[in-house]
This record gives sequence, structure tokens and C-alpha cells, in this order.
Amino acid sequence: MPEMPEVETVRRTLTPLIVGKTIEKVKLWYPKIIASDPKAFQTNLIGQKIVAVDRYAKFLLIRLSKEQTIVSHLRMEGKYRLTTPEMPKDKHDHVQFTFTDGTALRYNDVRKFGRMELVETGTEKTTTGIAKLGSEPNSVDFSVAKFYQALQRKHKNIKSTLLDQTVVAGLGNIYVDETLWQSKIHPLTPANKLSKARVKMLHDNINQTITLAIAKKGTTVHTYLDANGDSGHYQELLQVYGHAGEPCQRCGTTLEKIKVNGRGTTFCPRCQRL
DNA sequence: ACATCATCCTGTATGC
DNA sequence: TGCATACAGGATGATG
Repeated sequence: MPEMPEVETVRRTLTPLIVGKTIEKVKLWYPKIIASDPKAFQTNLIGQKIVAVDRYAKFLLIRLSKEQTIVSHLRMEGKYRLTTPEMPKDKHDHVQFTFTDGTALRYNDVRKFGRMELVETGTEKTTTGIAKLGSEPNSVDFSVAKFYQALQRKHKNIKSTLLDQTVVAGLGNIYVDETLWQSKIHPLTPANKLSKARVKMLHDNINQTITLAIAKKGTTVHTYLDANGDSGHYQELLQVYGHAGEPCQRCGTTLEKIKVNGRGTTFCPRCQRL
């Protein structure tokens, strides 16, 4: 599942494939992927040139020449691939942008959870899901002091708090489990009960893990691939996610899997005490 | 205002 | 072997 490191990797691989190209036609095989008006999405994009691909947290921001932006969220399984319009449609291809140079960008999504919408550039931070997001890891706004203050206001457990994107934006199930293990924090610990020292540890581990995961081009479990069709490598460094029933690499205790607010959660019952 | 829960989807895994 | 059911999960809108 694409979290911030995977979306950043998609951004980096997608940029050289599409920037500078002009959209000639948009095909919607599954219009529900478009969160804004699908008809307007199709017609407004014609003739626009792609000028850049930006990102905020897990959102891709495809910048267009007429001061518009496609805000795209891959959710669980969304993928972009450069192809040609003649290529047979895959079962899970849902959107196609045909370019004037004869190539085409396809959006493929097995679960159909991903969404994209067209907004005026500059309004995306107030009119889309980005509006409610907290600061990103490694950003100036993500300071230890602010992080601690934000957690003090949260009464729910730390696992759910990190998954809801209003405090820190960009983490998903994988990196939350990993950073909690690194910081020796039990996932059910109330967020406002963490000591300042523990919060600093968690903060630093989040920043370092996101940085390293981006360097490793993301984590491929299940089906994540970047825009070149390549898998990431951070999965080789995972300590807890996907390792339930195996010994903890720090103390040897068998890792446990529980449900926290409906999300699978793996942790070490000895290293991560309540 | 906050927290919790169902919902969207389909491939894979498990049960009978 | 085949059919039915459970499970996975990010964000959102509804409900408590």
C-alpha cells in the first residue's frame, strides 16, 4: 500500500515520463475514480500540458499548464504506467490520458479505491482531502515540540493517532507499526500519556524511517510498484510488519498481531509494554 | 469537537 | 473440486 515513501517514489519515476507532454484525450473506463465532475475532468484536460508532478503526504499533485492540478490519491493499489493507446486494456485499467506524442498514461487500480480530482492550482490545500492534513515528516512544521503538543490533545491510542492524518500526514499501517517498534511504544498507549522523551524518540524514528524508505524506493508488500513497474526495497528492512509469529529481532520474543480499530497491528509484547 | 464505525472494492486465503 | 465466507486496508461520511 502506498504510503509517503512509495508516493514520493511514484512522483520521482512519473516525472520524467510525463512532464512536458500535452494531453490530447482522456478516457474514463471507470468514472467513479474521478471525485470531481467526470465530464468536466475529461474536457478541461484536453490541450493542457503537464508541467510538474508534486506531492503532499500521500497525495500526488499533477500540475497543468492552465493553472489546474490533478489531485491523485492511490489509496491501496493505485498505479500509473506509461503505455500507448493501442495497448490492450488491462482488467483494472480505469483511466487513460492520451498524449499528443502517441504515448498514454494509464491509471490501474485493482480495488478501485483510488481517487483523482481536478482543481484550480493553489486551492488544493483547502478544497481537497489535503485540507485536514497535519505536517509531513521531515518538514519544518514537524518539530518535536509541536508533535508533543498535538499528541497531548489526543486521547485515543497512539496507533490510531498516527494513522489519522491530522497530526502527522503520510504514515500508513506499515510505517506506523515499524516506528512504534523502533520506539518501544505499545500501539494501544494513549497518545497523551507518552513522555516527552518517548515522543522525541518516536519523532526521530519517523523522520529517519521515512528518509530511509524513500532512499530504498519504498516498500513492496502485496503489489506496490513505481511508475516504471519496479518494486521497492524497504521490505527487506521491516522488523514487525508481516512478521507476526516470528522472533523479535531485538529480544527474541514472538511478535504478536492484534487488531487496533480494525487495523492489523504487529508488535513485540516484551519490547513494547503498555 | 471528538471518537468510532460502516462503506467502498476485489484478490487471496481459509473453511466446509 | 467448488462454493461460500473472511480478510486486507485509507479516507470519508455517518453515527454515537
